[in-house]
Amino acid sequence: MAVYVYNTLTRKKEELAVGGDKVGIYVCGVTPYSDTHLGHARPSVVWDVIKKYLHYRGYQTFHVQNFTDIDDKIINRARELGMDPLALAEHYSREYLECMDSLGVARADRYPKVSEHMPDIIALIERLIERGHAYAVNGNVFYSVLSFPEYGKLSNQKIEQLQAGTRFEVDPDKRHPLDFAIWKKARPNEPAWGSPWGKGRPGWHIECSALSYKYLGSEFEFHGGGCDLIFPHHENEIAQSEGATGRPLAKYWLHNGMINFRHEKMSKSLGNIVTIKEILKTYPKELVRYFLLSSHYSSELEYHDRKLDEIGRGWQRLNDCVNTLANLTGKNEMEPQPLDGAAAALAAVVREAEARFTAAMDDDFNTALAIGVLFDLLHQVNAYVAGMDHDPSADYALYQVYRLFSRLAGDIFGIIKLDGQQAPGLSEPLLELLLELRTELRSQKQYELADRIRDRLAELNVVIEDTPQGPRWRMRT
RNA sequence: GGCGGCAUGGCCAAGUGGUAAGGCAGAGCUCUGCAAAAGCUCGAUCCCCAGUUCGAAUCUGGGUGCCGCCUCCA
Repeated sequence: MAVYVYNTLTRKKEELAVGGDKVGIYVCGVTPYSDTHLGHARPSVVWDVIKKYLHYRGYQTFHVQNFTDIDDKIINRARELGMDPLALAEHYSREYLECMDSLGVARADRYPKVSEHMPDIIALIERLIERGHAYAVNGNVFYSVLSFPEYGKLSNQKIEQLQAGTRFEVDPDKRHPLDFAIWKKARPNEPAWGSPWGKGRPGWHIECSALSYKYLGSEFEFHGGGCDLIFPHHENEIAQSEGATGRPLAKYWLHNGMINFRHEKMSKSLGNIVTIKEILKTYPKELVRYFLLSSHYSSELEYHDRKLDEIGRGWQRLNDCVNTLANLTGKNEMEPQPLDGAAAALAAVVREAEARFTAAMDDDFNTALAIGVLFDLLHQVNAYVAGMDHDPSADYALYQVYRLFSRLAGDIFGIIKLDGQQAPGLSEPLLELLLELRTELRSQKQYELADRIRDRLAELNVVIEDTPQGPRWRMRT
């Protein structure tokens, strides 16, 4: 089975074909001028999962994500704060990375910054001028959309139609109203760099063309970002990169849907953001990821204040199941063992679940369907555990389930806590001893004492459950 | 005005031609000293209209509503 992805460029699902030894991935990063919010977390978590899944499938990846650290918004914000724009950008770049770390997002291989790649950007602009795709006027350099016949191919628009929609007055220096600045002449009190056209700074779209080419070359596999970037940002990137090299920029364009809050796109300018720092004060990162993966990456996702509480119960069941498994089987490596009837059936269920999970993810990274598979597995495991009449510590089938959950829900999706098994200040043998004593007390109907042990352990986040097979414990997540 | 997307049970969400995954909430039951967890059982004909087809949530046409982009934005 191959991996299939929906390509915005062709508007079709296509089989993933990898050119080099690694899957090249370029995801448009953030403009670091304010706090990181849930809308920023979606592409990050989605691509984190895509990468981890590709690794699971045997691919290697090389992932680049830029920081647009020179931009009008940064300059304006820095002016308000009386700060140096680059210092402001540096601060929020760091904040962004901290947020991603705290969400369990693996770092990209490179996080290039615009301010550190001026020579690459200037070289690209020069090349575009040489090839007749750009022209300099009065210290500005504009990209000529008419020089690129395929302009509009990503967003499926024609230049004439776009022109009709132009809402703002056009710079008289432009040859065509849709031409866009790739180098902007410096204004007073702005960060500026020397260039063949005088002091200035890069336009918004040019850095992604320069940076993706520098670190990934041409025709790398994935180019990603929010669907709000399709036009003009990605359209312009294509015009720049393909205009300069004559080769395709990327093979597959993947766009994630927006997160809505109060029925509108969550964005700083609309003022309806929920920051990552804020949300992680109340909810664990695994639950945030569970939310982000609960629908397909390309769908819109509605957030509201009670959302994570509403979905928390199902998420909790996944965690409970894994924690129970961990305690039944131990977390250590277990040697393969022959399986009897029921255990053999469970082992078959495990294999089937993995196959279904893989099939779901192979089909355009359908995380929502894959989570459904995990719940089906959970269901069968719970039924098995409930009816279990032999020694669980030797149950290799349960161990297989635990391993599968750890890999799929833990390592790849990051939606369950795998490290929540340390009872603070309690060693496991001691805990077992307490449970033994409590069982003894219960058999003597000393319920007050038995309940006290349960209550006090609950204060330590150790949950005791009495089952027909004896008491079980797990850590509360 | 142009381009793109979406509309599935109370809520969330899979499903692109063959008869509606899964989760939450709700109801009943089982287990049980209590609690908790778990198990079992119960729910939709898929926005509307007209077509194509033996057969459509899935295809076509026409509506309606919502979202995104066309200005910075993940």
